[in-house]
Amino acid sequence: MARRTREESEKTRQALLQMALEQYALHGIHNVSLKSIAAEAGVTHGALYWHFENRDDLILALCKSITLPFERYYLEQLQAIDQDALKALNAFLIETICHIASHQQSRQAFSLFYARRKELPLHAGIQDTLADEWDVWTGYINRFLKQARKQKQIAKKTKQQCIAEAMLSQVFGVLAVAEYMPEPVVFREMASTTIHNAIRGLDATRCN
Amino acid sequence: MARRTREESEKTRQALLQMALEQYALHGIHNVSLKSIAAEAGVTHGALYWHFENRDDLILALCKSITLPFERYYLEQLQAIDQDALKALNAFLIETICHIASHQQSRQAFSLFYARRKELPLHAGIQDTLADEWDVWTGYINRFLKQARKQKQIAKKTKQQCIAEAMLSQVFGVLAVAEYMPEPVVFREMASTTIHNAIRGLDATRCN
Amino acid sequence: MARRTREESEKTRQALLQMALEQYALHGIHNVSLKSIAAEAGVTHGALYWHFENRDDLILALCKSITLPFERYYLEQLQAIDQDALKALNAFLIETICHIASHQQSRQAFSLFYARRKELPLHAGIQDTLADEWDVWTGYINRFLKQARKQKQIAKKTKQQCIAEAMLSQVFGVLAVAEYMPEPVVFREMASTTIHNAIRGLDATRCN
Amino acid sequence: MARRTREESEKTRQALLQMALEQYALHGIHNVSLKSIAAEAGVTHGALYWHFENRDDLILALCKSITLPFERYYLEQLQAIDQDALKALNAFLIETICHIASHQQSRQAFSLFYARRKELPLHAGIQDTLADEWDVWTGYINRFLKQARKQKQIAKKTKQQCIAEAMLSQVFGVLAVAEYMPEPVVFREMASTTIHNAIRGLDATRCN
DNA sequence: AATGAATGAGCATTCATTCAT
DNA sequence: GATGAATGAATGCTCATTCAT
Repeated sequence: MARRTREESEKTRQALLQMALEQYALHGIHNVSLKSIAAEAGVTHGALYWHFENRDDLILALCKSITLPFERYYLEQLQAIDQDALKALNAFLIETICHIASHQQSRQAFSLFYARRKELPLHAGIQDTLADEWDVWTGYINRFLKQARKQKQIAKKTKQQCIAEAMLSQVFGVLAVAEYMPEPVVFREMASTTIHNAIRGLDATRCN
Repeated sequence: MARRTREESEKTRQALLQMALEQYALHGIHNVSLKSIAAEAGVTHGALYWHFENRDDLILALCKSITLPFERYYLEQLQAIDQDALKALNAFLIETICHIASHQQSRQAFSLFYARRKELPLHAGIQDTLADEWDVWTGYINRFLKQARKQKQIAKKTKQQCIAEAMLSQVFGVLAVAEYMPEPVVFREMASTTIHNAIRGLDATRCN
Repeated sequence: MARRTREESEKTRQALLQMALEQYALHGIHNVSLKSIAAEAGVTHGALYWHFENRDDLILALCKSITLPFERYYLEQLQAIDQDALKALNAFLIETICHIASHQQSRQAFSLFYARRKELPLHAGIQDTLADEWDVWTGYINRFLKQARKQKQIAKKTKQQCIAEAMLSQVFGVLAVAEYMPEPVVFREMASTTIHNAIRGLDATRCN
Repeated sequence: MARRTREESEKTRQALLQMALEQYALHGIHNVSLKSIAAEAGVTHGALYWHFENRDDLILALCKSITLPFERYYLEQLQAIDQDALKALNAFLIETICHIASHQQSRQAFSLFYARRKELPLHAGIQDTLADEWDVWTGYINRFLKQARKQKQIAKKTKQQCIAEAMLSQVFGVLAVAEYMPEPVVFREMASTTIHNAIRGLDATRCN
């Protein structure tokens, strides 16, 4: 049809990304056709191929266009780190989890890129992008742990990287469980319990 | 040509299940055709339909034929429970995790039924079977927690079911992370660290 | 299993034929598998191949084992033919129609071999058998018409064979319509009306 | 390669419908694959799925795209109805039959939708469409019968609807028989004989 | 920028048939 | 006489991708 303006074109692109995220997160990549994504976005099947080279390219674009709010809460807790590093870490993780759980787009992103991670194409760009994010996030946690060690909240011999990965895997574990129980009130409690407990576990390394 | 005796038939069935598990765990259900499963098992495509009604039925059979070794290590730690419930729980979880991580079939089962859980068909039988197992396993953990409460290792007000689910989700979280790092030596350490830490966290509830 | 007696074997054969007729008449040949026929007959799929060479052979056997009751009512009306040939023809046709419509097996035979005739395999034996029966039945009608001509009930110039075929096609037309209206009471009336009317039409050829 | 313009696309669609009708009428729905229909129409298998959702949808489209010429001859005889209703009815039916029998497309339509009616899918849309046509056609016949009653050609007590259905079933009966004898010359005579006879039968009700 | 048409490879499933036991 | 296992060809259907307009 008529040649659209640059803004309209960008709107179409965004709509496609939005619908892809929604549908993929809900039904899984293999149960959603590009045709249906385009249809939901109000354009035809072929239009999708103007914006993206192919399906992998769409997913890669999706993957790059979305950020889970780790950075935001990391920055928020940076100033608190000097008083009590473990407390700050605790707050950082819980706030991040609760944000993800209560915002639709983050939830969908988690669903697609983490709960359904194995469904993703083996496309190098996608896998690398995800791996990079993982590194950034464990980096944040490591920053807290380092300070905690300085503050003698945790034992010296603690293997930081290992702990950091374990903490992060717990974050995703809690979110995964959350997908099966929709009531968000109860959820915050559960997240708190889990993370608190893990932090308490760290804190207790002192004594041992 | 037709397999003649009952044993040969059973062998075919087992081979089909085995290959299905292997391929599905590795590439995902949607990237493996029944034809290729049958071919790997050394029979034609149609033979599969003698043994299973359809793909869902194959997956259901798979799901029922496989057990992660929770029960085994639960029974093993039952006698230790009276001395130190938390220590027994610790051993129970770590042993189970390490067993799963180091035995191919269990690893594959975990991969398919937990890491790839969202890819599974929405078939009621399959989902119910998995839900039942989850209940049994949290049941085991609850048994340890109850005893720990009696032994005053953990606070009275502790929400047991909630903790049990959190523990279990950590088990799967650790295994999920393990899938991305194949060296089993490092792995045992990481599993220990994570679970130890969680248990220590529980233990520390006393003081609060 | 154990070698059965000749009677038992014959029973199996009859059961297979019976079930094939039932299922085929109800759902059509292409919507019923040999496996399901065997299952309904209480034997396995393979047993069918002991009694019949293949599917066409089963259908041929079916076709030969079944007779619509034309001959019976033909013989019944033979003595009445000399008094009033058209009246006898009338009775012959109506009785036959009503018999078929009210006896399950005949109904099924009609359904399969006439209403679904085009679904039958192009197997020569089957088509010939059906063609032979058609000839016999028009032969019966012709016998009545010949006598009617002698009795001057119908015009001399009447093309007998042509009329005979038309009468027979009406018989099947009425039965076909009957398949869409299950109440047998109303049906007899409709059959009477149609056939009566046709006979009256013949009778009226005198006047023209 | 893709057909470009709207007209070319419409041509493809028509070709598909045409081939489907031809093949289905000749060999039956269950003996013709969508692949072969597409091949005969000069496109690939998948193109068919652009134009029709699935096989049932194709058959529905076929069913709706085709009209047996009842209406045409009904309108043609409407003016003659006031002189002699039964004569007009006679002409209406014979002309319609002969038209169907001598035009390939109508013959095929009859073959598929009436002689092979039981093979059709149980799809509601298809069955309803056919039922509606049946009602329209008996409606036409009823119109003639009503006038015939007024003109005292047939007895008052005559059950019109019942007669109308019987007449129509005779039309289809004659056409069915015609399928087994391809020479069209002989056929017109047979059709005339049958319908004439039926009309004469009606006419004779006066006397009774 | 986007549409509409078509391709072609792949998949789950069905089923008549075969045959060793 | 009958069973149980397996074959293999065919079928309807889905879908990512291509491309002329």
